[in-house]
Amino acid sequence: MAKINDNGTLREANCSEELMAMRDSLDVLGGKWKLIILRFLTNRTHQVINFKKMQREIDGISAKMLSKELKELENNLLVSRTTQQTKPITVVYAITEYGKSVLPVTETLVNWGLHHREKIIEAIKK
Amino acid sequence: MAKINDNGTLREANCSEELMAMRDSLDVLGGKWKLIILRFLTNRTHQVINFKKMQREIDGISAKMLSKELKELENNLLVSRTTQQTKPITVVYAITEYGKSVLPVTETLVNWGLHHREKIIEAIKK
DNA sequence: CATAGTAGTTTCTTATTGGTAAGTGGTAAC
DNA sequence: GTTACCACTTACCAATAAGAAACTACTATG
Repeated sequence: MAKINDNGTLREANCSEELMAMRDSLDVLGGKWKLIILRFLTNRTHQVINFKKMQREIDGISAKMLSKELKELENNLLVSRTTQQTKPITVVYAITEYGKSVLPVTETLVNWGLHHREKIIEAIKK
Repeated sequence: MAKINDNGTLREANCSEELMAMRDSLDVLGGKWKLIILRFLTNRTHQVINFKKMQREIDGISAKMLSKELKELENNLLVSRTTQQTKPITVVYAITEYGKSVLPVTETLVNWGLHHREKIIEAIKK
């Protein structure tokens, strides 16, 4: 009882494409910190965020990881990096317009996480 | 220019909760295969899916990984496992009702992946 | 001239992930 | 009685991810 697409092909024929698209997403956004960093920067678009500030406010991240993840996000045009010639040199990180396109992903993950926590608490009560 | 919540607290005060919720999600759904498996099973709710079928149709997954990931998904009540006393024993895997709550997550990831691929192709053309 | 702050990098080490390949135990066909 | 299929499991190994701590280089303050 396979569903049929508009063009007459079986829906299954497209499933691998869906899975491939998801793998593409996970290649770029996967790992322990990338989505956390993107969400953090999305929440702070109205603030000036530099390296130390992120390291202090994202719980548990090390300088090495932050540096590495920011580089990769920058390479994928999701985050911008701007060096400012201030007295002690500062570097401002911000989410790009393209980076904002990831918002629906972090949004669903935040919602699911909250939902899941409730489910767990409920399960413990019983 | 921090935004103010209904209760008068700064929006930032809630950000770490958001990040924690996301971490909860990533703990349960993170890794190379879990979301792929959930998406696969969501796409095949109308079919009977057993172990070998999944291994054949999810490109690149090994028996070890599939076994391990299915166990973890089962422990989190996202996937059901039903042994059938057929001639050669078969085991049917299916997504649970709770597992279906992950659909918005995989949906946004599929969409973003397709979007991203277009962006990459566009970038290469130029 | 010691301390502290910015922005990382480097080194070393451990933990986790993931892959290959072989093995187990059962049924059934040829 | 050998091959094949199902559903895994186990052992072994390599690669990657991740963390801790120290270090570089520069500026500024006391």
